[in-house]
Amino acid sequence: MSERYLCGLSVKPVRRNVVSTRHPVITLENPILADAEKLVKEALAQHKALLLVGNCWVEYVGRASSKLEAGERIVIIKDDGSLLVHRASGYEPVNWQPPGSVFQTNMLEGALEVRGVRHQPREAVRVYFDRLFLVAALNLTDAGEFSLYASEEDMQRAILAQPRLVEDGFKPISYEKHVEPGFVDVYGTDKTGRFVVVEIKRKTAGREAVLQLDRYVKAIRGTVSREVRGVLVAPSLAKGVQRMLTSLGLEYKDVDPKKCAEILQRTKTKKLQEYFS
Amino acid sequence: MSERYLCGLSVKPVRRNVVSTRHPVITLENPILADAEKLVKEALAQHKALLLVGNCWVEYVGRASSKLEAGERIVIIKDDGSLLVHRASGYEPVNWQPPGSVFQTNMLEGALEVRGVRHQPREAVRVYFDRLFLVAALNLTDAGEFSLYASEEDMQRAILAQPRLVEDGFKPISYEKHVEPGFVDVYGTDKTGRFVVVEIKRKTAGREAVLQLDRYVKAIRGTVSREVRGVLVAPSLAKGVQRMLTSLGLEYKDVDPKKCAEILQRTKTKKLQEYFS
DNA sequence: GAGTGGATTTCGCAT
DNA sequence: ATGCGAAGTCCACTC
Repeated sequence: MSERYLCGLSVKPVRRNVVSTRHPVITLENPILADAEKLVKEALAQHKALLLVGNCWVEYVGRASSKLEAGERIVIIKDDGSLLVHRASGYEPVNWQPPGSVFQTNMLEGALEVRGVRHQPREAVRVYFDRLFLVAALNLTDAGEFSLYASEEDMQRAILAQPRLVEDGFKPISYEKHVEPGFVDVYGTDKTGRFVVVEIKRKTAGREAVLQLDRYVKAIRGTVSREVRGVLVAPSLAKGVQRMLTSLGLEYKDVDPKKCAEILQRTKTKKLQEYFS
Repeated sequence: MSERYLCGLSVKPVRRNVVSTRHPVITLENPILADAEKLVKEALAQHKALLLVGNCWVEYVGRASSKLEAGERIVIIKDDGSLLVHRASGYEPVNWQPPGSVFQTNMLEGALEVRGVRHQPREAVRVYFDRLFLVAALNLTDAGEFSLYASEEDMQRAILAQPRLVEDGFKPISYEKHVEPGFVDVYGTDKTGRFVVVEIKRKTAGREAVLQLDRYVKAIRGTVSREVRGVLVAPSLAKGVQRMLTSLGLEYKDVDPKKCAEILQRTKTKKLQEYFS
């Protein structure tokens, strides 16, 4: 560790945009609380992200209330005003504050308090550190695009691009059709002119998916004179769901979300609305 | 702490948490990739937690697939085999791997690859770093207990699930009943058929809770011919509030939010409206 | 091990 | 703002 960062204040401005010389990270190792607070205050003022590793306890009051006894954890405060308290184990943060929170620090007797507050709903989290192992102020540049494939929307788009995924002769009329209980994923007609309600699930479809489909079919039957079929599209069915479908007069079509993602790569990908413009 | 005996041997307890001498964090600032890999490998082998800050890109294949273009991010690998990739903004990780994943590293041409794999379901994430600003191996001690206290809505649900929390024979009619000054938390009848207005407070009830309840009771008395009682439900009363209640002809029932939380855990939790469908 | 429902869910999109 | 549904949801609990 280099000494010049110890106070976190006397840092020479760094030449930017030169990758090899950028130093977007200012760190303090095992700082005394007062030094830590300086760097934290500075980072908060500059809307930098912050990384704090140390012994802390946490109180939260808002939608619920919680108390976390002392322990060594990782705390992240991001530049959008979100806060995460992570323990050494577990995917989820044990405490957090959503984006848009406002933070301030306080030096107490033997502890550094970091408080985050947001309104709508009103909620506040207080983190108290009595020992810090690592404090880092981060100036992160991140314009990288994130793309996700094989989501439910991909399946929906694939079905619009290639309707025979549902069945031969299927012709989509609309997507996200609004009916009383909610929105029909895909709505169309079969080769004999009957209406078809398609409910899509990207993973094993359970009882709930069937009930949803059933509600849509029944709702539409009440508004049209033609026959209405219901087709559940999913990669697999939970146990007992096939029987449920049969007894309700509904159908199932096996469709793999990954295959849908491939179809979208081959056929030029469109936005949903472009299929009906 | 007393001495403990293991296999007939006397084992002196080790003094832990001697704050001034513990150094649970090993950090590298702006390391070359090879040095970073060494520390990462070491930390993974020892099941320490890891903190990596640097420029990276990410690929995920599993339940879905995703690609994240290059950018500067925070990566956490925890001792239970979970991984988080956090951008500078946002509550959620942009990429992650659930607990139980197995990690390994690879030095590629100009990049350090960290790969995490888990089975059931099979999924893998690959993070490639070409520049690291900070690497920290963490040996965190965290035995702190986390407790979540019930929200007011939890108490409301608990009362609907178990009306005798208010009193024997209490029968809820509605919740959030709209009356002139606002919404009655729970509204019902007692065993003799009188109406009961219940006002819930999650913590010590003060003057304003009583005034609120009083307004509701008076408002409803003006609209019904039956007798109307008012019951304040809370874990405790502020000073002088009992006298205030008495003088207004209102009642108090002590209810512990924690007990409500337990009830909701035992009886299957429902949404509020499901108690009246 | 799968199914079910809740979450301080978060997030995005529509009204 | 509000409301609804998806999510690589995660998580705990039940069967």
